[in-house]
Amino acid sequence: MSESSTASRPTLEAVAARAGVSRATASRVVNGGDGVREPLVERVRRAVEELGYVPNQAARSLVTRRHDAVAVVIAEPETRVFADPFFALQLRGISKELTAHDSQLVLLLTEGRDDHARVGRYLAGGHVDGALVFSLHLDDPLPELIHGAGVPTVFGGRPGWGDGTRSAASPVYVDSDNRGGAREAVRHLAALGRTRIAHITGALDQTSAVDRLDGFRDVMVDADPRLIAEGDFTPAGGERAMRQLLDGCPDLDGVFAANDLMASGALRVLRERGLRVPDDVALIGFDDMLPVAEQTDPSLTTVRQDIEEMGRLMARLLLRGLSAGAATVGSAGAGSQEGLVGAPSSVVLPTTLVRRASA
Amino acid sequence: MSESSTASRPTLEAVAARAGVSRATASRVVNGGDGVREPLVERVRRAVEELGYVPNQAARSLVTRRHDAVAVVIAEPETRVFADPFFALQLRGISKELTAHDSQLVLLLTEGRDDHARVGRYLAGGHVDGALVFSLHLDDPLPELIHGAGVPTVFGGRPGWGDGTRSAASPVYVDSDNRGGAREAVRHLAALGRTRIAHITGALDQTSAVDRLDGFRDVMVDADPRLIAEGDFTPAGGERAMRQLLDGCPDLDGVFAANDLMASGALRVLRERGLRVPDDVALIGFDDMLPVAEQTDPSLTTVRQDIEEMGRLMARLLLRGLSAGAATVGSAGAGSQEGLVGAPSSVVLPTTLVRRASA
DNA sequence: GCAGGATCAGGGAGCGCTCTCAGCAGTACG
DNA sequence: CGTACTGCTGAGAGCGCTCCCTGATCCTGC
Repeated sequence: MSESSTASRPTLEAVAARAGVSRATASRVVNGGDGVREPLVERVRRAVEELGYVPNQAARSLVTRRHDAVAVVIAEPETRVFADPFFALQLRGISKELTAHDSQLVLLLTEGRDDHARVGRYLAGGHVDGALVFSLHLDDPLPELIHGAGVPTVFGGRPGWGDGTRSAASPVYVDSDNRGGAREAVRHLAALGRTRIAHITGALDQTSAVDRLDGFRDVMVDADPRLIAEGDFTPAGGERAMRQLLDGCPDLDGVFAANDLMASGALRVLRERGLRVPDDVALIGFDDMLPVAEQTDPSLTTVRQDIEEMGRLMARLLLRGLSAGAATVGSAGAGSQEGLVGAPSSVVLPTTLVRRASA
Repeated sequence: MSESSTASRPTLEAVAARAGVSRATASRVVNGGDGVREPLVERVRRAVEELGYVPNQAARSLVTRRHDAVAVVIAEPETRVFADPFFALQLRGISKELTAHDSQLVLLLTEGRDDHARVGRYLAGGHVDGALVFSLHLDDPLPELIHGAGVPTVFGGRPGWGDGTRSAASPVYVDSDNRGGAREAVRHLAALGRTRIAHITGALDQTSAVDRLDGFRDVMVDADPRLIAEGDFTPAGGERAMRQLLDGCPDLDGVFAANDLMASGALRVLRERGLRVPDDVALIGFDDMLPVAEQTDPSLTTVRQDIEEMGRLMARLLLRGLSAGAATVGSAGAGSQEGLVGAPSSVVLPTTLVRRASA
């Protein structure tokens, strides 16, 4: 029979009564206190304190049409994705930023196609002020749905459909400099004196994989096609690709894998074939996924991206867009994609090469 | 200027008008349609469809005092915790279950002590119907705060303060059978003919670590104290503990580490000292943390817990308690801890030994 | 010392929904 | 054929809050 149950939660009315002011004045104080004289502010503050008043968010939302909540949509077709700390870190960054702005984080995990409709409905339902979306695959229907829902959105990772390809205004996104990071990795291998450098790509329906491949090509301008093998971001895929590479080109002396997981698979194959790393073959991964990169033997040289910062930035961009939109469009017209007009556009974060033992 | 912005979202009123019924009837249909004759139900359904009506959750919550939302609180003092897929999987399980019951998942990540107060305030604010809490440390103030907030809660992992130690009713929680899993691991080592079996504990301010240690002791009833070394669930801690164990007892032939991360550290030390695994020393971990357990060389024999199922169960328990509470206490009195009276109590899930190469 | 302007408090409407309660069918029975 | 009863439907009252707008208060300038 806790006191905080229904019957006893104080309302603004109660606070006003106790402070001897009107509901309106109490409301002003609770929402910042502008335009209320100091002594009254003080009295209301004390009443709030004494009563343990907490505003009823539902009542507030009903009239303001703001929710102080942001949806985070993680489309997750593969279990693999979730098995790495990527999203956890990103969530952390997002959470920090939202918390600092008194917004809540509503997590929407999708499981297969049917779920997309559910998410679309939820977003369209106007339950949140905006959405942060991780769109992983080129053919993902999610962006379309979200655009249809008319919710201000920031994407994590460059959406597959590029900029302006569709009728929609170009999307706002936060991404790592995948291409630049890849370039740096390959250049590092070259600087080590390696000349026959191979690349194990990620799943090429994801922009990150495509961008890393592009980065590889930037440096290895006319690479032998046999030096490129398509992987899928999994360790098994890395093994497969490594075998294929070695079969096609046994004398390769450097490998850049599009993520650490594949690098670890590649490492096993290299060892299995009696090749020493980094002596015979230098190996570089991507992500700096700690439990993997640090635990391999030899430890993995890799390209680090600041994942938590990406999350934080996504949230910041969204919130900024939200308030900018509100200021521009006016309180009555907020909520549409136009809410992001005038807001800063996409951000690409730099990567850093982390040198360990494998290259 | 998307159509879904403020002005145009249809209200129940609009649906009712279009269907030629009253708001009340429309509401009944939207909420299940009991007690409304079929032709009217049909008409309302069509109107909803045509108008693309989505109920305004804020307005609904305002009167029902339900939110169809559950908070998930993850206290996370250490980065380590987040670096493993544990929470991700648990979240997935939770999400699935909540989705099936049309509830939303509000994620609350805490960062340091100050954040606890924030979480307490939020929970007490009555923004959610219940909470799922991961309380990791014995001295965590969170459970106290949550009890104070009077929100129905299910814990992930046995809370440190045991059952009934505090004045609170014994908490509802979902946990793995840490003790039983540990026993099975140690028995497996014994069955392999190992007699000098050591244990690397986890951070002993966490119940999972304590329980695993207890399981070890259950089998190794009078183990030499030198065969137990305290770790901290990190690879580095595993290395340290392994060194300590080997120094104190160079002829040990089996090691049970309280998690896979520490096992991987131990593995490195064993190799470094020229000991073969599993020939000289058999090694078992805990968690079956795939990116680690499968990638080590040799791959790790370990104790698997069904993490996703844990999450699902937590959510199920909470939701069941919520509806049970509502039925018992009546719609006016829900929301207090009593909401869980009569609900099923804690659940401990079985673990399974996964045999790989290390033991 | 008083009008005029600025500033600030309060009354009241209404956000969209649920739910109680009264009322009106339709049916069965006297 | 009238009455009682069951079963649906609709009118209306708020849930707690914000915000517009009116009215009161205070200060400034002449």
